[in-house]
Amino acid sequence: MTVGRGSEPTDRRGYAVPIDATAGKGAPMVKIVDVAEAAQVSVATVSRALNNSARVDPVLAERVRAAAERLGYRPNAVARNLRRQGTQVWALIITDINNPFYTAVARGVEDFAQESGFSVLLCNTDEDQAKEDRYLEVAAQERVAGVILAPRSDNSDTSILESSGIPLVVVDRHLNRKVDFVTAASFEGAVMATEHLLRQGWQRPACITRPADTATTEQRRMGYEDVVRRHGLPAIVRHVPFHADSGVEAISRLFESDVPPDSLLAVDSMLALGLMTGLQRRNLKIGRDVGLIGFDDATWAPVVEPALSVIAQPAYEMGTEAARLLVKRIRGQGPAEPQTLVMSTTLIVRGSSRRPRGRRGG
Amino acid sequence: MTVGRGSEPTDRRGYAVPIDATAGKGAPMVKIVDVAEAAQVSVATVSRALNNSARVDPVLAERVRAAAERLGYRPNAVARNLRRQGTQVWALIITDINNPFYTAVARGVEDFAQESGFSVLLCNTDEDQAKEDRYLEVAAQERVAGVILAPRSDNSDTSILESSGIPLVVVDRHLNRKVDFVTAASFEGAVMATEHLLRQGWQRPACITRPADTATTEQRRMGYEDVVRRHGLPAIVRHVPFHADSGVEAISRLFESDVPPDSLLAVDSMLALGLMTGLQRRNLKIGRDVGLIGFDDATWAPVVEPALSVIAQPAYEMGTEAARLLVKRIRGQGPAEPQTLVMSTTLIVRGSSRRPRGRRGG
DNA sequence: TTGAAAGCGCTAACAG
DNA sequence: CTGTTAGCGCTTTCAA
Repeated sequence: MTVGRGSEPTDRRGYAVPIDATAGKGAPMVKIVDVAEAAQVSVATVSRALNNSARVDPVLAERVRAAAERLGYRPNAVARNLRRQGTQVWALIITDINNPFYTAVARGVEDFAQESGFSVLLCNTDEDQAKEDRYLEVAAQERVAGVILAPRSDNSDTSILESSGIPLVVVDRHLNRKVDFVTAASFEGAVMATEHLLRQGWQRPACITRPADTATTEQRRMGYEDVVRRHGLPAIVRHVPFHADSGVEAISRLFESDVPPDSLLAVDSMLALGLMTGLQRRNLKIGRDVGLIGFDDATWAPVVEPALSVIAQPAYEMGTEAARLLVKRIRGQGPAEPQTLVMSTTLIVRGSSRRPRGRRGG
Repeated sequence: MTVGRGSEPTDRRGYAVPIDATAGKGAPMVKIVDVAEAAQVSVATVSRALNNSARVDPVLAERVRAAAERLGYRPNAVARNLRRQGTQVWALIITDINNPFYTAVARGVEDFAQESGFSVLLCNTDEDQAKEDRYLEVAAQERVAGVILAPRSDNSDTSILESSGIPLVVVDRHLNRKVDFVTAASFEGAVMATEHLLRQGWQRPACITRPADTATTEQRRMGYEDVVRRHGLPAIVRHVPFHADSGVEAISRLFESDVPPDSLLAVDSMLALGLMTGLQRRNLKIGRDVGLIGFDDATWAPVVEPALSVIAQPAYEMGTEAARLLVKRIRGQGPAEPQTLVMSTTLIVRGSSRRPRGRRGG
C-alpha cells in the first residue's frame, strides 16, 4: 500500500503537524487555487496564463507567473491528464534493453520523444509473451499517448490498444496486422552477408538463427537460404533460444558433426558474441579456420580480434523514425493507411569473414 | 510486405464508423459506471470488487468481474492516481543508457520495479545538467512515486523532489546531500587495478578518467593516485570528456610525449574501448607493448583480443538494490537515516593487463 | 478578457 | 455488506 493518507497531518492553514507528516509526504503541494488566491485572480486565469494559451492580460499573466514562482507551484500532470483525457507518455515495449540493437533504438525513441514533449516508459519483455501482454495492459490502463512495440512474435495480440484507441508503431519485428511499421531490410542484409561469405571462398556457410516465430530473424534465415540454394549448397540452419550461452552450445553441436560448416552467419550481435566465444574455446581461429559475420554493428565489433564483419542496421534512426511516425499518429496527421518504413542495411567487412588464400577446395 | 486483415472499422456496438473515428480516438472507453450498470450494483461495489479490497459478497463480486470482462473494462489509472494522490511510476534518470553499466542498472531497476508493481520512465541526461533538471521537473509534475538518479555532478539540485515529497535513491555517483545511495567501491577497485598493474611489472601506469566533477570517476582517480604515490611513481592523469572518441584522442596525446606511460587504467568501459582503438591504430600491442585495465565487465570484455582485464561492478544488483531501497521509502518502511550501500568490486584478470617476462627495466 | 462552474473517472468516507 | 456522494486538481465551456 502507499502512504497512509493524513487526516492528522497538516492542512494548508498552518496547524501544527505531527513529525511524521514531513517524513511521509513532505510539504503539502501548492495547487492552482493557491496561486489564484496569491495573484488575486480566478483559477481559470491562472490556468490560461500558465498554459499561455488564450489571451490573458499581460499584467495579470505576469502577476500569475510571479505568484506561481514564489509559491513554487508545480502543475499536477495527473489532474491535467484526467481533465484532458490524455497523457504525454509513451510505452516502449522491447524484449531486452541489454541487446545493443534495442539500446540504440531506445535512445532514438527517447531523444525524439523528449524533443516532442513526451516521456517514455521502458518495458522489457524478455521474449515472454505473458510479460508483453501485461505491459500492453499497463499501457492501456495508464492511457499512454502511444506505444512503440517490438513484438515477441508475429501474432502478438495488440487488440487492447486498438480498442483503447492508442496509436501503435511496431519496430523491428513484423506483426500480423496492418499497422505503422519501421524495420530494416533483413532479408537483403542476409543475402549480402551470405554472398559476401561465398565471395570470400567459404564453401559451407551455416546460419545460426533465433526461434522460428521471431519475424525478423526468420527473414534473415530466408535470405541466407535463398543464396545457398541458388549456389547449389546445402542450407545448414540452427535455431537457438535467446539464452546467453546459446552461441557456445551451438558451436559445440555444429562442430561435432562429420561435415561441419566452414563459416557462420549470426542473426544478432549477442549471438555473434556467443559464437566467437564458442569458436575460441574450440581453438578455431576466426578469419582463418572459420568465417564469421554477424548482424548489428555493436560498439565492440571493430575491437574484437579479428574485428567482426557485420550487416549494420540503423538502429538509432529506426528509433527516431518510429517516434516520428507515432507523433504523427497522435496528432492525427498520419495518412489513413498504415505506413511501412524499411531502412536499408549495410555490409561492413572486417577481419572475421575473411578467408586466407590458398585454402580453396576444403 | 505487411499482411492486412482489413475488416471494416466498427465501434464496440458494432456500427460502422467513419474512418476518422478510428484514426482519432477510437471507441469511447467503458468506465466504472458502465460496469456498475451492467452488473446491477453501485460504482462503489465495482471499485471494491475489482480492487478485491473490502469484503464484497462473492456473488456480486463475480457478477462485477463478469460484467467488467464482458464490456472490456479497463480501469483508468489516471483517474485512480488523481484520487489516490499517487502514481505507480518511477523516473530512472541516468546519463546514457548506451553505457553498458547503466544498461545493466536499468535492467535491475526495471525488473524489481515490475515485480513491485511499478513502471519506470527512462530519462537520459547525456551529462547535461539542464536536461537533468528538466527531467526532475517532469518527475515532480508527473507526481512519480519515486526517483532513481545517477546525478550529473556532486551538487546536482534535487530540492524539487524534496519539496514535492518524492523519495529519491541515488545510484552510482555521489550526491552532495544526505540521501539513500547505492554505489560500488570505486576507490578500492582502482587500488586493486593499479596494484595489479604494478604487480605485473608495469612501471608507468596512467589513469584516463572523466571530468573532475564526476564523483565516481574521481574516486577511481584517487585510488590510482594513492597507489602510485605509495610506490614513489608519478601520477599520470588525463581527464577526458564523455565524447565517443575521447579515448582515441587521449592515446594520441599521451604517446606523443617523451616518456609515455607503459600501462593504462580506464575508468569506464566505453573509455576502455576507445583506448583499445587508439592503441591499435598506433600499432601498440596490448598485453605486450602496453598494459590495459578497465572498469565494468561489459559483455564484450572477454572476447576482445587480448581479452580485457577489468574491475567489475555488480551493475544489475546495484539496480535492484536501489529499487529495493526506493520501495522501502515509498512504503515508509525505511530507516529514518538515509542508507548508503557500497557494493564490492572485483578484479578480473585477463590478457590485456599482462606483461611479458624479460621486459623489466623499460 | 475574465470568472463561475461543470466535470474528467475513480476511491473512500459515511450512512444505511 | 452496499450505496450515495464528495472530492482529487485541473481545463474548458459558457456567461458576463
